[in-house]
Amino acid sequence: MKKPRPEVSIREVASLVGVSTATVSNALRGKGHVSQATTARIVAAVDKLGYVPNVAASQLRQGYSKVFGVAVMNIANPFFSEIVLGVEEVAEVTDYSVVVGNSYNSAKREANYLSLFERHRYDGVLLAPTLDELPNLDGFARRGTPVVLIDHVDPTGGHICVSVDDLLGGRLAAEHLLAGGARHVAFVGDPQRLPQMRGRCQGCADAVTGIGARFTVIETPPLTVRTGREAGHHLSGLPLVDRPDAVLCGNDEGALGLMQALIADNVSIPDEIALVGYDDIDFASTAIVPLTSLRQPSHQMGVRAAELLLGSIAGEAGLESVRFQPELVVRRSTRSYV
Amino acid sequence: MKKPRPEVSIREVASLVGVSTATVSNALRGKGHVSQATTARIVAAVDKLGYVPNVAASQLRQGYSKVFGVAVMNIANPFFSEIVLGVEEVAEVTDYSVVVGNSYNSAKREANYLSLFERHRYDGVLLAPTLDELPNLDGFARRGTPVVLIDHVDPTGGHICVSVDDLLGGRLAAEHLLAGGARHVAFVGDPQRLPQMRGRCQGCADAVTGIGARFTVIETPPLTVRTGREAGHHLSGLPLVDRPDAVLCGNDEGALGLMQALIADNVSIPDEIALVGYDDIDFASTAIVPLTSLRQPSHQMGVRAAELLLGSIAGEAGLESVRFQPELVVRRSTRSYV
DNA sequence: CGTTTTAGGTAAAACGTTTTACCTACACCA
DNA sequence: TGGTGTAGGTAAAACGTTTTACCTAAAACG
Repeated sequence: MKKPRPEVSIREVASLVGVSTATVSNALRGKGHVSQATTARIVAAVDKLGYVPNVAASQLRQGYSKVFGVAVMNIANPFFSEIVLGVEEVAEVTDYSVVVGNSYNSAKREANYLSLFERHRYDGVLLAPTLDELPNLDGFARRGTPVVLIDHVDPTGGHICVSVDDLLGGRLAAEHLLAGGARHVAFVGDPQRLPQMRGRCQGCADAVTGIGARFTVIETPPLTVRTGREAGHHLSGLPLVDRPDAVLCGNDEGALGLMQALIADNVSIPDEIALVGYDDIDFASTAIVPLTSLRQPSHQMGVRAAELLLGSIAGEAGLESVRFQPELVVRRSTRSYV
Repeated sequence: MKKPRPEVSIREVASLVGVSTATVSNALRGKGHVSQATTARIVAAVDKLGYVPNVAASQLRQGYSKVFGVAVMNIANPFFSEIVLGVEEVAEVTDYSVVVGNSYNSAKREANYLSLFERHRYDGVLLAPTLDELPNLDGFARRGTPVVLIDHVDPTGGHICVSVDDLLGGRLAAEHLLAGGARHVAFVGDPQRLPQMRGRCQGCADAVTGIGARFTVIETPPLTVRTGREAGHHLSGLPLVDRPDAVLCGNDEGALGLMQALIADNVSIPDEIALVGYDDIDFASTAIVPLTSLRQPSHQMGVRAAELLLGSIAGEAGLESVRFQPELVVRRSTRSYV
């Protein structure tokens, strides 16, 4: 497999203009001393020949790529896509490029992307880990490539992290529900596998049991519209004495599915069961019963993560992990509670 | 800005094992003649040193990158994320890597990503163009880099395309509505800017006017939950004589917003206004009134596009554009029409 | 037995950039 | 006048791979 066509390289430009390749390189990047006249002739030649610099070569020589990689577990999730948008925003003004890898909840895909980033020697890596354990980041550490973790806390403190306080989120939801009179709160989600869910569940549990109310967990791995719906049918089928009067769902998709099932089964929201979702996706406000939810500052998280990464690339010291706070957005699904 | 640490290169591996770099290269890629014993010692050394090949260097030498780039307008849209998933599936088995660029509906961002792909000399490009006109693909053409367009038809036939028949989609929806007794059909969306919307609108218009029924277009640039909602309020405020009895929305988000507004305004769906969406996203089936929608074979489109691209990279001739057909999924929002 | 193949390996060139170390000519300054 | 910058430029080395063109020894072949 040979190269199909010879590249139009900096050499062609140089010889067309009648200067050395060094001069072309300098002119195009505004370094060194190149006269206005020569520069003009060079850009003309570049245009004419359609020369596009080969980053493989320049990266090889320079030792850095001006690219950073972002690996997230599910870009279709608005939480992550909003983060990526924030990242790209700061990348743009610092003229870095962003390459995003989407692991679709698969640890293997995640590993593939990290390996891609490593082989390509990107200058920095943003990672929202799929599962609890961190993937192997040794290669980056050894090579001194900065890594910032998103939506994850590193217990060892070895990495800079940008996260949201899930405990607080769970607590806010629980306190809101309890204030409205709830006596039996259920958490629906996947706390076994996902650390974020675990935090939300724990925060909720603490607040609920702290006040002496009843707390139940309904495991739905993974939490989707479908499994949320199943959980809803399960709830409505429960004998009244065992049926929770309030539910916190680990994400909005699950909450919407659950809502649909409850309504189909003639369980009124919020009167019989009050419902809180998580993430405040667009559809939360457009649901049958507009959904109370916890909003995470995803855009801001992306911005901050990128800034930390850039700082780290620039060799700044003393960069600290940051933890954001979720915000409760009250809507009709708990409105009678206000 | 120097390289912070010296790379552990193939040379270190070679000298640790006591062979030449050529032998290491051959061993790691299974080419040439390398004895079992030496190979074993080489992989041991690779492990020990944590050697990771530098693709910038290998790409420079080999002239190809084993990567292709995908630029889509909005990866948060399930239609596109499903396409990308299909692409990654075929990439994986052919051991190509996929880099996706998300233009977030911005032509400028799209151009940035295409430029990134070009500078990085990726082996192929999949592009779902943001707007009607194609961005500048000259660089790829000149360099002989294959390009396959997704969800777009190239009138000049100069590019291979993988698209869906939007005219048919519009027609299917219209025929379904007319068969149910609709006499005045409105299309809600953004046909001015988006070619896909234009096709859906046109197909709908043809079928509706063809039968002598009334047809209206309501422009909502862009079509989102919010603008759909506004369109809904607009409709319900119309004097009955001017109010459509059936609506085709250019996407499901808009349809769901519109649905919410109609219900808030006490317009019954489907009795007073029947509603059809487009894309069949997850939320279509979980809506207040489950939404009739048109499903596009997005996953399959991604697979096919990737296969065509690989074929093109391999130099196969006679590759043909392919056009898929949408499928009408009937639910309650038009159920009385069945 | 002599000849060819093959297994196993090497040194050095090549890929397209950027950078270093150097040059020349001219302006400026004392 | 001589010295010092400096503007404008160059040739060649360097980055880390892969590939080409070789080499030697042993095996296979007639």
